[in-house]
Amino acid sequence: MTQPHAAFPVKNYDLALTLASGQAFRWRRSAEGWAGVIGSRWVRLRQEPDGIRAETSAPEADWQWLRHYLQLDADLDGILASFPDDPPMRDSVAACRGLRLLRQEPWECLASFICSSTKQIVQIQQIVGLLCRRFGETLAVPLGTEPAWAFPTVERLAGASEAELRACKLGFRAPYLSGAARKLAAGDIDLARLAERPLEEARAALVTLPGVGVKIADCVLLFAYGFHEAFPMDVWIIKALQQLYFPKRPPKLPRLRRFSQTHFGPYGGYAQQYLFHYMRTARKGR
DNA sequence: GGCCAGGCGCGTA
DNA sequence: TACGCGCATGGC
Repeated sequence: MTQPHAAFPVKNYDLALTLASGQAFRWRRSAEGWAGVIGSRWVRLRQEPDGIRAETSAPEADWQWLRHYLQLDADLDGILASFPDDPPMRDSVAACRGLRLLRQEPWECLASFICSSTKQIVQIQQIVGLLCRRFGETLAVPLGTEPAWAFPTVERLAGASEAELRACKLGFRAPYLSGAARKLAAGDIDLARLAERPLEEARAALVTLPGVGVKIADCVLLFAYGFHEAFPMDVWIIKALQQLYFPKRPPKLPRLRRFSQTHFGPYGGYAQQYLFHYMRTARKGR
């Protein structure tokens, strides 16, 4: 039956951990659950003992879009079993039970991470929120809930001036986001077709965009396209690898890259998210 | 007040 | 290929 709510039985899925782990930036916690936007839909999610309950602003006949976003059919046990069996990885998995990777829309993910460089996660959330409020389409929400906006389209941001973007606190990232949106609007890259290409080709295409280096490209490859071997190397993961795997003589970046590519296996990106979150929370930057 | 934040682009060696 | 630096802005 078509309803504006549904229940999804799922085990070992920590919604709060997943939505607040710095892979997506539009989820807000409230007493009623987690409110956010997926595509052009307002959604509220709530953790329940046997799974996840979802609420939308209008009846839904087919919930596949949400199952896909949350990756409810992912084989987490199999993924965890593929991780290397070493103390840092075991500690990370133990500290982040139920952490999952989402499958985001590529443009929103790309634009969000262009905004992310040398920003803390709370500030990225603020910037993305301002962009949506200023340039996004207003969405229908249930009575009594906060207003919500879709993520701005490529065309809308391509048409925005640098000053308008700076007003959303982008700082020096404003010309990057503007330039990337304009190249995409001009058809330089077809984001919808990158998933069909090998990882290296997709990455090479992404880094031709202004403000997109290997790290941001890898975030998009991992969080939006599901290239699970992509391993974003940010300041936290560098710190994690140096302290957890090479405490006596921390290697520099080139060697850490080679290590990360060979050590963590086919789901290295998944392992990276566990190490990232473990480093940021359980260890509190030690 | 100084340090740092899910980096990138560019100049230099 | 591998550094070092400047770049806005705000949390702690």
